[in-house]
Amino acid sequence: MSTLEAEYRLQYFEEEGFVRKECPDCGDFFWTRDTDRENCGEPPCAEYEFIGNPSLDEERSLEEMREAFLSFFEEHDHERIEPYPVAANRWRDDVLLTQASVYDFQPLVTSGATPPPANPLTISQPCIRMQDIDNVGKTGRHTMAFEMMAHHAFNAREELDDPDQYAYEGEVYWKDQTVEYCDEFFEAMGANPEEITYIEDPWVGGGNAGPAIEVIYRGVELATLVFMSMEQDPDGEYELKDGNTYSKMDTYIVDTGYGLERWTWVSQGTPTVYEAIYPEMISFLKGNAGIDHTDEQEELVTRAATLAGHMDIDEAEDAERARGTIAEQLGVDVTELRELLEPLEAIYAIADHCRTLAYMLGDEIVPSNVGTGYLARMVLRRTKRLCDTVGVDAPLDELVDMQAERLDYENRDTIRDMVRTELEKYRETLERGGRRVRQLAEEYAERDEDIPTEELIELYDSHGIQPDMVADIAHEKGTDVSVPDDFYSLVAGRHGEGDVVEDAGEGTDERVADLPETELLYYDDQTRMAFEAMVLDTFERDEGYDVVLDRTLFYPEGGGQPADTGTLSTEDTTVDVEDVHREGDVVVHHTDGDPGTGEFVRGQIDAGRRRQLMRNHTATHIVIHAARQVLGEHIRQAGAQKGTDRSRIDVRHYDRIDREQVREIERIANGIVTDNVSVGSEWPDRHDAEEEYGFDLYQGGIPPGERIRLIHVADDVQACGGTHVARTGDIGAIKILNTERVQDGVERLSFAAGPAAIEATEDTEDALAEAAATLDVTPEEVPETAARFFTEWKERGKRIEELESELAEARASGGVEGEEVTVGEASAVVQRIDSDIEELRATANALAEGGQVAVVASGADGAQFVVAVPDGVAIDAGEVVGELAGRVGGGGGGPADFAQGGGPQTEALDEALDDAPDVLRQVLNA
RNA sequence: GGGCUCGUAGAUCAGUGGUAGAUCGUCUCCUUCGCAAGGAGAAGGCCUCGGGUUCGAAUCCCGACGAGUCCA
Repeated sequence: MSTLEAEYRLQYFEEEGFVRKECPDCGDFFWTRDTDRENCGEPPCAEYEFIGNPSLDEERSLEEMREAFLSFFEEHDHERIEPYPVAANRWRDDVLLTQASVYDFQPLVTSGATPPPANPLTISQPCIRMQDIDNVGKTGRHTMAFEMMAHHAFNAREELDDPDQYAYEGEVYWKDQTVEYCDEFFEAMGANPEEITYIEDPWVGGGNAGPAIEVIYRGVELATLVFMSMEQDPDGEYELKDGNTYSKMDTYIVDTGYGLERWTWVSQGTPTVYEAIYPEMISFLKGNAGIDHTDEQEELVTRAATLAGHMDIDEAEDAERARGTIAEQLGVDVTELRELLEPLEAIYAIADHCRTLAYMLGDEIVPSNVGTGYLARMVLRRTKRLCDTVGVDAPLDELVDMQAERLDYENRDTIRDMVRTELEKYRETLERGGRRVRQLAEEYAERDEDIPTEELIELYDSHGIQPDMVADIAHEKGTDVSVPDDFYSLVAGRHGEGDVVEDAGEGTDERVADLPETELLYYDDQTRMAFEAMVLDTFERDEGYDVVLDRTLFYPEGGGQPADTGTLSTEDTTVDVEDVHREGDVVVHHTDGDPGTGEFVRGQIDAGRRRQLMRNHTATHIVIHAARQVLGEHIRQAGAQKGTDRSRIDVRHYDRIDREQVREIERIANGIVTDNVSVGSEWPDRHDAEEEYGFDLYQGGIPPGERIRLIHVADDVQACGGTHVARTGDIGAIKILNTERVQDGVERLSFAAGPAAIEATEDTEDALAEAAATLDVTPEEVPETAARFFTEWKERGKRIEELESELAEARASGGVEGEEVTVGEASAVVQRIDSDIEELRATANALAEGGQVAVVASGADGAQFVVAVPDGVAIDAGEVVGELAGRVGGGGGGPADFAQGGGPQTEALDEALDDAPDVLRQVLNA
């Protein structure tokens, strides 16, 4: 088993006179030019030395530092690449946010399936690390939003049997050159090379691994150089720190990371990183919150921050713990220090969170309750709370806009709109929550109890109410609540263990994988519906057969477009093609019979179905394009399913789509149809396409490969592998059938295209015509008439009620038709009225008000009884009903003064009523 | 993608199987020069929808639709 030690013995280190040392404190090995150096230089083994001591040749702003880095690497033969979105789930489904520059190139470039946009390249990639959210502002050094500056090189081994299997070939540069670049950049920035240490720190992550080097300067890690070159392999020869074994890969990648914020900070030597990177915003926020320190306080803050800078503070708790020590060293009271610092910490966090939001919303993440949208919502609400606590009253949309402006986003109006919409939602949640908590608090206060933890968890988990808000309201109402320390883990406990669902994975048939790539004919001429091919192989399956041809016109399921169906015919037999899918580069046709390996077949596609799918597919592009114009530039596809009679697309949007907007989308979409423009396709180089059209190309996921297929419909361009009509007029018509909110922030548009659109309209018209016929009015008059009928129907209901009570009173006061009996002191009426339950109740009530016990019954709808007992008569109505209802095969009950019941045996009703007086007497005596 | 909560009068919400309620708002009347306030009264409900269980469902069960919230 090898270790990685040899991997670090670089020729560059030797030539430059570096020595390898072991840090006596942490045991790490590191390389340095300074032979006298003892420790590795990284906290906790060493302290920050740059605070109050700008450590590069000039102080640089964030923008200047970024430019310095990128242009340095440009001068050293790297191509500068535009940053990718922070929403990494645009191109990969295993993560939500971009957390490092290498995320941009995973998994397609790192695996070698797709060439990098340039090689080597340099980039400054905006990243968001939510896991640091609690530390922001408090530690003086953490930010949630940051830019990772990097240079990358993608290499493939030269001695491979088949070098073409990877999208890049040969070695660009590797470890020596990487360290040399790093060294040179430090020097170019004016750092003293003697003070740099290179710590050996092997990297492991996400199934890959490799040697890596942390680069430390004056106590702070300014760069990490990762040499990704291994993959997890049970038989691998390297055992790494995660306990797994790894072996070398065919590709090996230089993955570096230089923290823009840290470099800026070190160049300025400010007490905290925030003051170096957001100076304007921080002074604005201070002013807005009315924080106005005396010179004395100002100095105290600076000295405290400087002391904190010298400590190993990696978590918010460390900062809290360090506070006591710092207060002691400054000779001030710890409470006083806290009161001075906490508002500042909030302000630092607000500045950082606003930048995070600018990145997120600027990259068109729509706040919602799922995915990245939820993360955006969380950050926004947290920022709002911070503003409220510290007394910042500037509108949040303006604060976010300040950062968006600085970051040069073009969609600033949409960003502000999203912030405002989201704040309004939050306000409503708080209002709703406040009411709920107040009520709850009053209940507990009345009972003189504290609000239990269980309620607290329920309030947070189901209603989004923070425990401290509950505590505040509880105090107002005179009760108490204690928030347990492990509150959030209790909440997590409620959600159970996150079951990781293992993908069953059909386990690709190796025999299929070994077959040659299928030639795809469906792109050449999309109107062709028949072809000839040779059967390369057939496989018998549980149901039917899988057939592989040398070439095919059948479209395999993909990109939301269902597979074609049709037939394969030889001279002897014809089999039905039921399903078609891709396995790698091979297209597999699932059939109901075996055409015979080696046979020539004639393939025929179900042309009607295919044409309808093509109409729907092109229509999908048009509808998204139209929705974008109506709802805004942030609209993008969150999923799509094309069908033959109807299709649907899910789009990200922060509001419901109203009727007016639907009509407008439909109008624009059909405008494109009637313009009858041609639908173009091309296969450009992917990086050229990305440069020209941006990531908005990838509405339906990112395809692999050096070239991608673009579909142009009017002004709309999308990367798409589906089949399309030749001209938009071929679609015929587009009809939006309905919209629904499938999740918060995701709207689903269902629509029909071509003949199906006409049919859908016809169906609606039929329904309307039918309703019109029933009402005997013209279709135009239906709404008005329906409204009138509804009102009249309600009025009649009320009139009937009135009449029923009048009738009941008349019955009670006037000639009693039923049998009148005496039960003890009281008189009772037993009466059969065949009418509905409402009337029975009214009659019984009226009789009881007249001082009589009422037993009324109906046989109109099964056998039903109502028994009413006036005040002061000791008969339990519920018991009477129970007894009587039993005699008709049912049951009943109710309060002592008014009960009802019944049963199915109508024929036994009269007999039961005959027994009623006896039953009353029995119950009275009981 | 998963968990939880909710849907009753214009608004906010009670109502845990037995006659649909409260508060605010609205309207009418009284009081007032007028307004605010006060007093008396009234109107206002397909209890989201569709199934099921039951003699009986706002209430229990299933489904749909709508909303909220927490997590990955």
